[in-house]
Amino acid sequence: MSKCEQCIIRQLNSLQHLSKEELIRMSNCKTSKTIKKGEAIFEEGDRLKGVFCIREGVCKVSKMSENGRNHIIGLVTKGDLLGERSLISDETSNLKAIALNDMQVCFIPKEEIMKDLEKNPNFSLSVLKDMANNLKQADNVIVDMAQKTVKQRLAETLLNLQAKFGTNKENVIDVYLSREDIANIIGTATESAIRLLSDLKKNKIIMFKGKQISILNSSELERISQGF
Amino acid sequence: MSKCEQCIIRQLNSLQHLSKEELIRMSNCKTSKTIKKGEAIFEEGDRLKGVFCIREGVCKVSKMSENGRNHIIGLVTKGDLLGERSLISDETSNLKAIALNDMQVCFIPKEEIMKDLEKNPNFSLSVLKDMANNLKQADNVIVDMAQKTVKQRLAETLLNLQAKFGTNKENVIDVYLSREDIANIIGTATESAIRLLSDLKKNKIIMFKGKQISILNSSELERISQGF
DNA sequence: TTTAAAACATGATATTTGTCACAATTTTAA
DNA sequence: TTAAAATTGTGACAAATATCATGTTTTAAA
Repeated sequence: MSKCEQCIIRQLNSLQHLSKEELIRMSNCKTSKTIKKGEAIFEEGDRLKGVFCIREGVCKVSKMSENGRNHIIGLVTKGDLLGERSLISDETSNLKAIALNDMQVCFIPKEEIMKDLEKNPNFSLSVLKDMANNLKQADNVIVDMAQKTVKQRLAETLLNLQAKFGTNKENVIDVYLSREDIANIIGTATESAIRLLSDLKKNKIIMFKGKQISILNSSELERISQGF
Repeated sequence: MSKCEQCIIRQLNSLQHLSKEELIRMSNCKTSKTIKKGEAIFEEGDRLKGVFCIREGVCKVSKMSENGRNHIIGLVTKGDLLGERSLISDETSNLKAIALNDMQVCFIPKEEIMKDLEKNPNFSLSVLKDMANNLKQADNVIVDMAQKTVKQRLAETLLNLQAKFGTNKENVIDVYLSREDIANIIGTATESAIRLLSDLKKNKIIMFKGKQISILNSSELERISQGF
């Protein structure tokens, strides 16, 4: 099993602020897991016993609405931590995490993380900063959901996906989502998402073949997301 | 000027975890401010030099959308802290705070708070828990905004207002908001909010005279918010 | 490879919501 | 106190979006 103190993934998140000794201790109590495409890392209502550090793959983090539809709150990928919040607030998870492709994750037990949070102010301040940023981000999403049209949100989501996941050499956005998943990110009916994607294609603003989506005209997409 | 170590407001937020010495130090560097109805505590883009502890009054915390409309993210009232997030992430504020009535707030300089965050793990863990809760709450709002109809959101907002502010002896919800503010909380046009409020009144689910709103049938309101 | 299931797509239609116009009422300030 | 401004309220209509029905294509499993 690989060692935390040598792991490069750690450089991508708050764990980079841990000392060498703390990392060695962590390495000794962590476990590695493989999660297959479609499987859950955890479900709504689960009591998490630790946090997950994503080494490989992507998962969708979602929540059931009172209307019985699923809403995707975020996509979590290499280098991200998953589950800190339920751990810190000491409640069962309000979210569900499903792998979009095969994943490699490390599991770090709760006690280990909590010990570090209490003993290492650099670490806890980093987690705090992270949460402050997430909260700011969440505010933006709330305003977008409340004020933007479905078309605007779709345009913005496509830009966000490209910014987060980048593109391959054929200019295809490096994450494959079903139309339903896209609809569940922007909060609309699958049919509406499909229709609007087709519109964008017809107007040569994007191109797609199945789940492979490319942005052809990002400045126009930007304009659309701002309501023009 | 009153002393932090004797202040009962502090018991309502994370400041309760500070030691007596920390509170005395804080008391010596804090300043008290009066903010009149309609005035801003801070604006979007301001660089905050500290946090505000609300002693009296209510303010709305809002953000401009790209569409040019204002969206109210939250209402902040007695006992709440305001501004910790911008402080922690060390960025200019993404939010604006406007007093809904005359307010009394204490201002605690940034250096003081940051010192306590680094030195007192109990305090920083409490702030962390607070943020984790806010983030969970934000997730719920995102899903509501994305999936619920305007009518559902209005019903839920009325219930939330009553839960947060309570009622006076005449059963009137103890916060006065304009129709426009209500519309800006649920993310709809003012006219739509007015129409739906009138509907609820016609069906004897609520009652109102101007800004004084009473809930007559909260179980029905609950049903509506859940989509029936 | 064949077949069933899932995902994608599109049309028709109903519902929700926004926009504009304007009137009535309330609040604010001179 | 009175005039101006802001807020509240309502109707008519347009635009956005959801829903339902149905067909096609793609994917996965036997």
